[in-house]
Amino acid sequence: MGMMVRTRYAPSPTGSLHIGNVRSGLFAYLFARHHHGTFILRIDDTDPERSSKESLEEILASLRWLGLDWDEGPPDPRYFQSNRIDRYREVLRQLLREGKAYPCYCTPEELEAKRKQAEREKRKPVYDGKCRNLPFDPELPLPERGGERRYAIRFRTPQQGETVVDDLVKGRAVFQNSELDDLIIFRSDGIPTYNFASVVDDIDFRITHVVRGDDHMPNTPRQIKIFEALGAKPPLFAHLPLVLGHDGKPLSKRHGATSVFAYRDAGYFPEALLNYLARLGWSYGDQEIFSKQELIEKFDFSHCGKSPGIFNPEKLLWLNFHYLKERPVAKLARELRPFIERRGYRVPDDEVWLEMVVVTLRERAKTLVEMVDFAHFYLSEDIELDPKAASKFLTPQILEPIETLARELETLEPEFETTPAVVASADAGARDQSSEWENTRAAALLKARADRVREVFERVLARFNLKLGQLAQPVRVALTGGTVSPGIFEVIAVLGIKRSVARLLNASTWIRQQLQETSERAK
RNA sequence: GGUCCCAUCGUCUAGCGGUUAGGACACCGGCCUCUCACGUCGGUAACGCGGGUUCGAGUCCCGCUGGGACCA
Repeated sequence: MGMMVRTRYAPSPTGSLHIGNVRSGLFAYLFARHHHGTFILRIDDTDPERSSKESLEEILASLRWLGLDWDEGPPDPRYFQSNRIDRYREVLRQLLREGKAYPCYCTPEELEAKRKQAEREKRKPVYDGKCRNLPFDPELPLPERGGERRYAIRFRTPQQGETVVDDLVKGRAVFQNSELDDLIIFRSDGIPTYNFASVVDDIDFRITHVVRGDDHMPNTPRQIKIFEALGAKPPLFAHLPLVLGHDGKPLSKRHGATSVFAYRDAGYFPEALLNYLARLGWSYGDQEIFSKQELIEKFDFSHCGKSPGIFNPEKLLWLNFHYLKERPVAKLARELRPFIERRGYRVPDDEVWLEMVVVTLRERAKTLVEMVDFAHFYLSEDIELDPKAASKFLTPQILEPIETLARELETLEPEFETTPAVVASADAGARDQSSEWENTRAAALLKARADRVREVFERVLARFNLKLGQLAQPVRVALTGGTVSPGIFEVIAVLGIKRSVARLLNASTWIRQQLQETSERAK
């Protein structure tokens, strides 16, 4: 039996949940799950000015959407740092009494000036320890929020010896304690600093592994000293390299969509985002595709890369496409509905019909948003003929074949309008394997109808001695307005006879108008 | 400036002393084909530089260069 693993993720509710940031949470989650440990969500909301309820809600919703379920955390109030201020003050008092912390009366302005001067003189811009050896009353009032105490509390970092961090990702780093200056652990406005609150929490919640971005690395030895000062054994650390944007700078709003919600709203699947984030900075041989379960089984820190990774939207898109293609059709159709609605289309109530739409589009769209865009000619009657496509393909020569096709298609109408036998039989046959059945019922109906359309096409083709391509493209333009679409038989099968015929006749009218105009111009 | 971290195709990476340096995304080309896709087959493309150690270095050591983080 190994030790009980307890990891935590501690986002600040000061904005959206950022994908670079959530990756640390993901790794903490995977590590905990891998070891059958506990994953804790803690809200780092010590700064009331910057924290917001909306942001908290978005973060929680993002984590739920991603499926990063936590074992301990909100809504339990104990996991909000803002509710633990008394506890921090208590620990702070203890440190003051033991002489391990002291008040510092330097103002931020003074410190800033000193820092600048040190820089000018090419000295280390560290705290000079001015207040370190001043006498003080350990029972002095602590700085308070809204209060006017003009001092902060610093931690007295031991100056002798060295501190070793054996990082699970980065390996061993040795710090000379003489290089460490005294951290502020409690600000003059009564707010405990990250370095302090986080250590107290990690002790109280018995965190065994601290998993976080490597931007926290330089403060780690100082934090270890605080653990030691509090008589606690420091946890193990795993510092993950940062996620950068295409320009090699840390990912930020400047790089476009960076929040989890932005990807959700752009029609990405949580599986894809999770898979992508995991593979960015972690690997398992040549494998690219991982389910959440697989990630949990295979994750470890020894296969985490040490260097920062650049976020690559194309690869995420590819992964999303992968998950889109393998998604059960009925599920896709359900998930597509809100996106249809958001685009302002009437949401179709015929489930099977929407599934047929999805069947024809799912190898042509990489996200749900793209799918809706592509589905315009299915969802709307407002088809605009692309001028270039129309003048190229809707020619006088094709007028008669198109009108003939329209008439011939009408003969199919009776069977297109009835509830197809093929659905009924698929229905009866495989009801139990619902996902299997859901995957095939729309596809079966689509294929049956497309086959009937093909027969009609072949008759028309033979009559006019045309090749399929010569008729398919004009028909495509007539039905969709453009030159790009799913197979033309499928398009008709999905549109149905009435809508298809109407659009064919529209096209023929358009051709006749063109003819008329040219002859008028000739006069 | 100081401290710490990092360095294999454009990008994500495999590699843990002996490999034609592998895979994936992207890109380019062939095939498939009613268009577009999908699929499939193939192609371009990398060990930052310099020293060591070693019979042998992408792999170990040192330096340099270049990135990054923190101090801010």
